[in-house]
This record gives sequence, structure tokens and C-alpha cells, in this order.
Amino acid sequence: MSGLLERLRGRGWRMTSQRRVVAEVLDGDHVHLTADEVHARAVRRLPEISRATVYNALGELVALGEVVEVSTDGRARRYDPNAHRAHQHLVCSGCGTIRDVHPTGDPLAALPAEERFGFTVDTADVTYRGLCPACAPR
Amino acid sequence: MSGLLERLRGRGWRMTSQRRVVAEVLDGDHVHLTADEVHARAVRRLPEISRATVYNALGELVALGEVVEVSTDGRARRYDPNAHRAHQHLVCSGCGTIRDVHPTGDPLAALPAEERFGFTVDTADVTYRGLCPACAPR
DNA sequence: TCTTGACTTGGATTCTGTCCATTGTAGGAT
DNA sequence: ATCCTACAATGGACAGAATCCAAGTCAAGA
Repeated sequence: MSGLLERLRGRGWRMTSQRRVVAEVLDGDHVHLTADEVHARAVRRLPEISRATVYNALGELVALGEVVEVSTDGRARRYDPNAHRAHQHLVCSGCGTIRDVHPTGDPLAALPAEERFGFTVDTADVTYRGLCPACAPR
Repeated sequence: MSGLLERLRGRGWRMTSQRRVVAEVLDGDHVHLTADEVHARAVRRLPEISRATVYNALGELVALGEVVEVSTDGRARRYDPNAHRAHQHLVCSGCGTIRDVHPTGDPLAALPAEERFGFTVDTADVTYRGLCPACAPR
């Protein structure tokens, strides 16, 4: 339990039943749901919640820095609530499963100044791809 | 000139005027076009070419490994023909400009065995993000 | 030249995400 | 406890990206 709701309350995020449900659905480790998946789960608890509200809430959580957007496949964006601990993602090319992983070292350090072209680089998102044990060929 | 067309011919890719135009549009360095941009440029040379054909051709080029899909922003996928030379991408958070960059070392090496969870990991895609000189604050 | 399997077409469809005017409500003020 | 009001939720319309499909066309080998 990572206390997402408590943090949000502490930051003065106006709480509504809809927002609470979205935050509850997202809370946890190795969670990488699409907006539609979040909506589907939220509907179980609050049948009338609309898709627009879910999109709004997710957008704000991202703006607050409590959730990060992940786009590993060019399809639907996924939402990762584990924003307070730096990590990268390992994706199975077969089934699409996503795992949080922790590489050694700082990926930013691998980009030398002469490869920065005057940019002020501040993040490096790494997606490792391969086959999970279940999808590996015999 | 990277010889994309020659390679495709050599691999027995059935050539049509549509496929030739798509390959010609994509060929080059620092090319990161969306499917719609490819279509727009293809139309200049071959006015009747359809969107579906462009999508088909791009999908096959990706399957052949001659082009890689890049999804840096959760919006439209982009197509990068520079697949034969390992590189990563530096994206401006302001204007969306993309540059090919070459980090030092092998990003795969940073993921220790105990962080692979039995996956057979074969690629690491790195997206560096920051602001380009034109978008940097005063 | 003929034949055939592969390719192209464009319109329909699905999926993802945004917008907006209206209605509802959380939470501070009284 | 009640009232206010700024902020939030709603849902239907809309837009963008990508896929699907049945019918027509064509590249390339025989």
C-alpha cells in the first residue's frame, strides 16, 4: 500500500467520490492500466462514473507528478502510479505484460554532452523488450 | 543514401509503384515521419495512393526489420528507417522535435540478470527528454 | 501472353482521446 | 446546520489514428 490517497489529500486535491475511486484503482505496484481499464474497474464501484471524468482525473494525477504516463506500444497510454521511485519498464513482445525494473547506474549519464545538441536533457525513459517465460519458444 | 530500396529488392520484396514511393519517402537520416506524413509526401508523387496502402507498407517494413516504430508521445507512431544502425532518440518536450543520438555503452548491459525475471531481453529503447535550444526558457 | 496470388483501394469501423455546455457538489464561510 | 460558489462530473459530439474488408488491379513467373 503506497498511500496515494493520503498524499493527494495532503496536497489539497479536492476529493470527490469519483476521484477517490480512480486513485484507489490505480494504487499499488506493477500497475500499468490504460484509461479504459481504469474506467472499467472504477465502474464496478461507481457505476455512473464517466470516461471523461477518468481522463480528467488521470491527467491531473500526471500533472501532480503522482502518476506517470507510459507508452510502450503506440497504442493506448498506460498509467503507472509508482512515480516516487525511479524505475524503467520491461515489456513482453508476445503478450504485452509490463514489469517495473531497476537498471544499474543513471541512464542519463550515458548521453555525452556532444550528443545533446544543446538540449537540457532531464529524463531518460528506457523500455526493455523481450519474451517472458510464458511466451518464450519451446 | 542508405539504399533502402536496393535492400528491399534484394530481399525479394514484391515491388509496386506504391511501395517504391513509400520506401523513397522514408529513406534517409533523421527521418521520423508519422504514417499520415508519409502518406502526404507519397501523394505528391502518386496522387491516388491510399492511406491503407501506406499503413500496409509501413507494417511490412517494420516486420522486415528495415524500419522501426517509435512512439515517443503516445500520439501517432513514427517510422524510422535508420534501423541498421543502433541509436536512441532525444525528444524536445516543447516542440516534439526528434533527433537520433548515440549513447555510450550498451543500454542492455544496465539490466542485471536478477531484474530480467526470466525474460529473454533483446532490445532497449531509450527516449531522452528535455528542451531544445529554441524551446529553452530565457 | 496468360494466370494467379499478392497488392491496392476507399469506405466503414474500431479505438483512443478531447471538448463543451449543462448539471452537480465539496468544503469553506456564515 | 445551512448557504455559496468555485470547481468537478456528465455524456454526447467530435477528432485523430489505425484497422478491416470485399472488390478490383497488377507484378512477375510459367
